[in-house]
Amino acid sequence: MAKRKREDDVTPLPVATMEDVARKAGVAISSVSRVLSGHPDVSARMAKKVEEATRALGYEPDILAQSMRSGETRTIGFIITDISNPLFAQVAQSCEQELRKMGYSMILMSSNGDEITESENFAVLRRRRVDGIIASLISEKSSAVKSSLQNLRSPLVLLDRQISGYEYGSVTANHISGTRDAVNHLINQGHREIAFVTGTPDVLTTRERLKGYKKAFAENGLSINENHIRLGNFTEEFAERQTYLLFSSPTVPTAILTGGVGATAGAIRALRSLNLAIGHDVAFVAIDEWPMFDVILPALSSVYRDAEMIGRESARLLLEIMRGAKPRKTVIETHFIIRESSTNKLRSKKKLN
Amino acid sequence: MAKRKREDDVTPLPVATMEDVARKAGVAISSVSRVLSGHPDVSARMAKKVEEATRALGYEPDILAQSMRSGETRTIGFIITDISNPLFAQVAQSCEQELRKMGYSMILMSSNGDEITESENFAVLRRRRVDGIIASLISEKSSAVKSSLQNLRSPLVLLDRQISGYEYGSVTANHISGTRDAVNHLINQGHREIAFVTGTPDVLTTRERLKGYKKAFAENGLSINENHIRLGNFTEEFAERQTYLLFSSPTVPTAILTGGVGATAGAIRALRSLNLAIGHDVAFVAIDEWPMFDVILPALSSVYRDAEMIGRESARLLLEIMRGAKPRKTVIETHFIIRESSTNKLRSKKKLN
DNA sequence: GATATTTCTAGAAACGATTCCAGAAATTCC
DNA sequence: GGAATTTCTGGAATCGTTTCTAGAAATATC
Repeated sequence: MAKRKREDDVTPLPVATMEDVARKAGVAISSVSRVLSGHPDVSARMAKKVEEATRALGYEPDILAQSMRSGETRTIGFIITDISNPLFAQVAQSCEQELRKMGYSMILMSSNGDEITESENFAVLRRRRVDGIIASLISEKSSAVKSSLQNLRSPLVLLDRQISGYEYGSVTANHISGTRDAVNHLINQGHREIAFVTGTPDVLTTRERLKGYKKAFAENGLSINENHIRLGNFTEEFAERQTYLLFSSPTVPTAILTGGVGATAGAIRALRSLNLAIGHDVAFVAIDEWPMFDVILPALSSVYRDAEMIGRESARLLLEIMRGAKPRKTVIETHFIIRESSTNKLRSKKKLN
Repeated sequence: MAKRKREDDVTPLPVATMEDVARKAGVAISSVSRVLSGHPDVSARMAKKVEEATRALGYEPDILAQSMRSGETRTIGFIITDISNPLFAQVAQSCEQELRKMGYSMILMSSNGDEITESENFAVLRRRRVDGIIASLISEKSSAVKSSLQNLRSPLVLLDRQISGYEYGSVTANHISGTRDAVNHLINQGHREIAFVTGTPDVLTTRERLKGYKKAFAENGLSINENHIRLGNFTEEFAERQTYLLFSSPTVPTAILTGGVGATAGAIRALRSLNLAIGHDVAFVAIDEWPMFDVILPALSSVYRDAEMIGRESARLLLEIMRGAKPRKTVIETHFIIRESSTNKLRSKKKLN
């Protein structure tokens, strides 16, 4: 009947099934399967017949049917808050590369900062029976996420997030040390009024960066001007607005630290509109790199983390857990890189408004 | 027997199947299916029973089994040359968003500039029975690609590529006009020696950009110095090397045009190492934007194309073809944006070496 | 109330693979 | 050569859906 089907099929390339191979080779379907899956109970004659038929028909096993039977889809879901963030894109890229090596494919879902979309993404992945999920959540506090994770049935690796009540592996950057080094550097350069603009404290990333920031002040016996800390969300708009406010107030900071590529872009934009030159009127350190930070003028000092390593490690960790290992936490180091934006001598304070 | 299975199952959340729902509701499996898929031949009483059982068990249909039956996987493959290119990341993002709206998921595969990986990607997608593919090929000339496409059985949309002997939809940017405008602008600023550094002519993108470049010279009755045209590949390394060579030769160009984000980054790097200031020692126009081109100093003039639109259109076009429409070609406009890097007056020619 | 018509439901086949089980064929041994 | 053992092969069940078919139940018609 597979044959009959084929006759009124109009697609250019009829797909050969295992049954076709079996018929062509004159053997049973089960024998074909055994040959192809390398089962030991196969005679040389049988192997030869089947392999010839397979080649002749250009047969390729249907992953869907295999998944149906085995319960494994060899598919991993990757949920990211925003793929247009180049750092995350790099993470996704190296993760995909690593997964491919192990015979897995990656379904990419970008939540674009929307929690409802994020929940839907988890639901879709669950229905697709993915073997595992790697995710970077928008917020750890959202109740939608909690229930998404509760209903999950596949192993999970979280990127830079901390959630209670659910077992997961995690890959986290050591944001504390990099940020502390950066702020220490600024303090050493004589800065005392250091603005810090970044996203929500509802994610580990922000809380750790904040710890690093405070640690540096504490180590130097300095007190913090809480008004200089602006936590909100990771959009350019938020950072632009806050930077604008900070630098058009009476007590203008002498340096600014931005957390995340969106915040960095927003802050640069605001400083530009205020006509404040980075490195000359205000020292600047960015947390998280853009690919061209080292060549733009002035070159931006930054806290760097290896996106490729993060992607690779998250893939490896997930597969480990899928094979039954106990979920563990991997920490990736961050490195403060000194460039021009924080080392030039500032020119005498500009008169604002 | 599904019941027996459940007993020695140790996963935390046993997955309810349609059979479980049917048993719980006391009806036949087919009736459950009919209720859930909105078939008209369903009594109110039946609907109620099934819906209650569904809710009680938290039942969700298995997409795998549905695919098996229907032949549709509701999955689209997206093959990209390099996802860490922010422009491509944006394309992928908006494409995924559009596909999700239509109930499709996206499998992302980055070829990372490697043709063998690219072929493997096509093979994997074929075996996964994706319903369609959107791809940006590394080269139109490679024989591996030709045979990959030949063996394809799903509809295809190509991004910025032109291939013969295979039917596909395409989304292409109008590179000619944007590039022509850019070069015209440079010529109007008095430039005659305009270097052009970009990738291989084995892709439509490069050939069209070259056409635009030549068109502008022709329109102004100027002849081209072929030595200023450097086509190779899209890596930063290539562009850096070529830019370095161009600007350390006796006949230094006064302006440079770069095609693609990699080329732009490489050229900036080279100019920096030669201590040539963009906008002051050399005019600069980039084709394809980085997200921060407008705020770095000097702001870079560029040829812009709407990545979101490209992603969205490619998704729509593919679905159209999947529904039986004849493949067509969509063209997205490009726009030349004048910024500082090409408008500042150049300072007197620097003495090199 | 018997027949014709309509509405609803259950059973079974199918999608394409894997794997268990039983039995056939080949080999060994006496 | 016949029995016991080993090696190999084919049939059938299974995964979780959808959909076809046939028949039961309900309603309408006379």
